[in-house]
Amino acid sequence: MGTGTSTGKQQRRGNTRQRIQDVALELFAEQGYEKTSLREISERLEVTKAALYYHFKTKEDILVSLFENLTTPIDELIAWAKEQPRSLETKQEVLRRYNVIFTKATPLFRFMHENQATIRDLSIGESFKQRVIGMVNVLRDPDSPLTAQVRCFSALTTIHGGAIALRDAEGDLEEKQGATLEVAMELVTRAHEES
Amino acid sequence: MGTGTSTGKQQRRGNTRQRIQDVALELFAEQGYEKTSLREISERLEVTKAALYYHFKTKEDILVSLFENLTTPIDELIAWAKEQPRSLETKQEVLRRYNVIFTKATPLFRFMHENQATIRDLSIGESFKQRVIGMVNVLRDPDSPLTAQVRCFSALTTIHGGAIALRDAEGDLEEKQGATLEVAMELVTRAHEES
Amino acid sequence: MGTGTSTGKQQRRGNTRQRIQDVALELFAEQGYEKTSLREISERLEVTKAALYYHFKTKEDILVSLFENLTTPIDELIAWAKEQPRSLETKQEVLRRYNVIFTKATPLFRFMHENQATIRDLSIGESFKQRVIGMVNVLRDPDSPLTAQVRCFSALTTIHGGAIALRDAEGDLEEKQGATLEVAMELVTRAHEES
Amino acid sequence: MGTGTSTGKQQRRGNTRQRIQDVALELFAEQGYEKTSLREISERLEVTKAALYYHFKTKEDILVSLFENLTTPIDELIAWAKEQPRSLETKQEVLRRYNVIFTKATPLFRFMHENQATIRDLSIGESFKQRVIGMVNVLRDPDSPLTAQVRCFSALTTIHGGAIALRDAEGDLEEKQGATLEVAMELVTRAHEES
DNA sequence: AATGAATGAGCCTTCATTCAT
DNA sequence: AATGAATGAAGGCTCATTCAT
Repeated sequence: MGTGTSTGKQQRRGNTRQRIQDVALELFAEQGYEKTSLREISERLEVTKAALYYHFKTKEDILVSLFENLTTPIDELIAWAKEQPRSLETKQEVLRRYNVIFTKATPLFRFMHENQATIRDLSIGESFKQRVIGMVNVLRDPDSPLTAQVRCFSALTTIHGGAIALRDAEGDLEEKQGATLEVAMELVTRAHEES
Repeated sequence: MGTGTSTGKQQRRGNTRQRIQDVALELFAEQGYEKTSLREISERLEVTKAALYYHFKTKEDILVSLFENLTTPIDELIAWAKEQPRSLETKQEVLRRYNVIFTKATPLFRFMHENQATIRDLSIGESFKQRVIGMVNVLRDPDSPLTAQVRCFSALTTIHGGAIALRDAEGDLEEKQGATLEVAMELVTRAHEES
Repeated sequence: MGTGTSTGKQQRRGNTRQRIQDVALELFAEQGYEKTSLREISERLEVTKAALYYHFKTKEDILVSLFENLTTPIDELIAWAKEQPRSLETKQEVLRRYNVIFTKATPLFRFMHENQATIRDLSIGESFKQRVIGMVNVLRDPDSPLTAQVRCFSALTTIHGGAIALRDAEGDLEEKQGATLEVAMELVTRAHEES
Repeated sequence: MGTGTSTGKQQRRGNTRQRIQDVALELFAEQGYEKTSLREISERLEVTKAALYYHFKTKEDILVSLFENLTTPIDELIAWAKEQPRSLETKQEVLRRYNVIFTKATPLFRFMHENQATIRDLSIGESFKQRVIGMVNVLRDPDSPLTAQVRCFSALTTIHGGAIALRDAEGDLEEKQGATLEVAMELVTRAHEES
C-alpha cells in the first residue's frame, strides 16, 4: 500500500530537478510566470525554496530549461530541412513536423503565447524569434516576393494558433488539427508557386 | 496664460485622469501589466502614487478603463455588419474596418496579446473573446464547413498578427499592411466560396 | 506626562528620517554595516522595513546620507578656503576647522575606519578620498616640493588618527586634542615654509 | 608523473586544507570576511562547499586557522622573551622579531585592520588583544611608570602601522621598514631608561 | 485634487550548515 | 576525502493599498 509503480508522492530522490520542471510548467501555464512564486512551486513539491536554488540558478533559469523541449526539436528540424532539396514536398513535411512539435509542446507554447510581455525580456523571447525566422527562411525561396514571405509566416502562425486556439473551439480535435494543417499547407503551397 | 491648445507640458489641470490612462497604456504595453508598477506610472506623471488612487480605485481599474477604447469600436462594427447584407463585399469591408481599428489601437491590442495570462483572470479576457466570436459569426456563413470557419478565424488572427508582428519585420509599413490585408481577404474570400 | 521637550518615544511624526539615521549610525557603529540588517533598524524604531524605503532608496543610501554630515562640511571648508588668501594663517584655520569637523563626527569616522573593507566598494570610499585630495590641494602651495605635499597629507591623517585612536588612549581629552592639532600645525607650517 | 615540486595546478591531493586557507585569505582580504561566501571559496577551488566542512568546522574556523600564522609566532616570541634576561638588547631583539612577523603576515594583518568591526566579535579580536598585552608585558619593566608603558604600546602600534600604511606610501620599502623599526626602537629604549 | 507617511505581504535570492553516502 | 541534496533563517527590496491632512 502506497508503493507500486504509481506516480505517487513517495518517489522522491534523484528526480527532483524533473519534478521542479513539471510543477513549474504547470503553475506557469496556469497563472503566468510573474504570478507564480517560487514559494508556490516549492510548497507544491514539499521542498524548501532553497532546494530550488540547488537545482536552478534563478527563477528564469527554470523557465529556460523548460523551453529546451521546444527549441531543441525546432533546431533539429531546421537543420534537417537545410539538408533536403528545397522542394514543395520538403516544405510540406517540414510543416507537418513543425505541427507535431507544437502539438506535443502545447502547454509550454500556450504559456509562451500568453506571457509574451514577460517572455520578451527574458532572453527566451529573442531565442524563439530566431527560430521562427529560421523556419521562414527554410520555407520561403530566396528571391520570393513579400507576399510569399508573409504567407510562410502566416502558415507558421496558423500552426501556432492551431496549437492554442483550437483547444477551446468546439469540434473533434483531430479534425481541427487536420484543418489547421491544411490551411498552413495551402499557404506554403501558394508561396512556393509564387517564387 | 497657461491655456492654449498646445500639447505642452504646462497644461496640467483637470485632465489628470486622461494622462494617467495615456501613461499607463504606454507602460503596460512596453513592459507588461504586472511588471509596471504604480510607482512607475506616478513618477512618469510627476504625481504621487496616492494621486492615482484619487482617480482610480485599483490598478486593475486603470486597465479596464483603457479597454473601452477597443471593445466599443468592435461592438459598433459588429452591430454595423449585422445590418448589412451578408455579401462578400460586406465581409471585405468588415475586414478593412477591423484592420483600421487594430491599426489605431495597436498598442492596446499588442499589450493584450502579450499579457493574456494576466488578462485572463482580469475579466477583460472573456470580454474580448466574446468580441472575436462575434466577428467570426459575422464573417462566416451559418452552415459553412469547419475549414471555412478556420479560415475566418485565421483571417482575423492574420490581422491581429499584422498589427503586432509586422511592426518588427523589415520593409515598408504600408506595403506590409497591404500584404496582411490581402492575405486576410483571400482567406475570407475562400471561406465565402466554400459555403 | 509623556509630553514636554524630552526626546522620548512619542515624538514621532516628521522626524522619522532623522530617527532612522540616528539608529542606523548607532547600529552600524556597533556591529558593522553588513551585520546590521534593515529589519534590526526598523524594529528598533518600531516601524516596518518598508517605512525605511519611503525615506531612503537603499540600505547604502542610508549610509551615504550619514556621511553627508562629514562630506558637506568638508566641501564647505574647501570652498571657504579657496576664497581666502593662501597664507599660513588661513592654513592653520583650515586645520582647526577640519579638526572640529572630525571631532564632531567621531562615531561616524570611527565606523568608517572599522569598516574599510566594506566602505571601499560602497562609493563612499572614493567620495571621501576625493575630499582628502581636495584638502591637500588647499593646504599645499602650487609648486611646493613633494615633501611639502607629504607633510600636508600627514597633517590630515594625524587629525584623522587623533579622532579615532585618542578616544581609547588615557589622559585628558582636550589635552590630547591639543597635542594632535599641535602636531598637525607643525607639519603644515613646515610645508608652508618649504614652498 | 604528476608529482614534482612545481606549484602547478595538478598537485591536488593532500594539500586541500592549505589551498582552502590560501584562497580564503585571498578573498577575505579582497572583499572582507562577511562578503566572502563559502560558495565563492569552494568555486575558486573547484570543490564543493561540503568539502570545506570536512577540513574546517565553520567559516569562522577557517579565519581562526589563518590567524594562527600570526598568533603562534607571537606566542613563541613571548615565550622566548620570557626566558631571556630583561635587558635592552633582548627588548630590541624582540622588536626586530615582532616586526619580521608582521612583515611576513602583512595581508592577514591588513585584513584584520580593515575588518575590525567584524573581527571584534569573532573571538579573534580578544585573542589578538591578549597577545598585544603579552607583548607589552614583555617589553616594559615591572614597576616602570605609566609613560614607559605607553611608549612600549606605541612602539608596537608603530610596527602595526608600518605593516599597513607603509605599503601604499611612496619610497623604498626597505628604507621605510628601517624607519619604522628605528622609531619603535627609540620608544622602547626610552621606556627602558625610564624604569 | 493630491500628498506624505506608512503598512503588510510577499518576492527572489543567498548563506552557513548538515548529513547520508 | 569529498559529494549531492537539502534546509532554515535571513536579507534587501518592491508592491498595491490606505488614510489623515
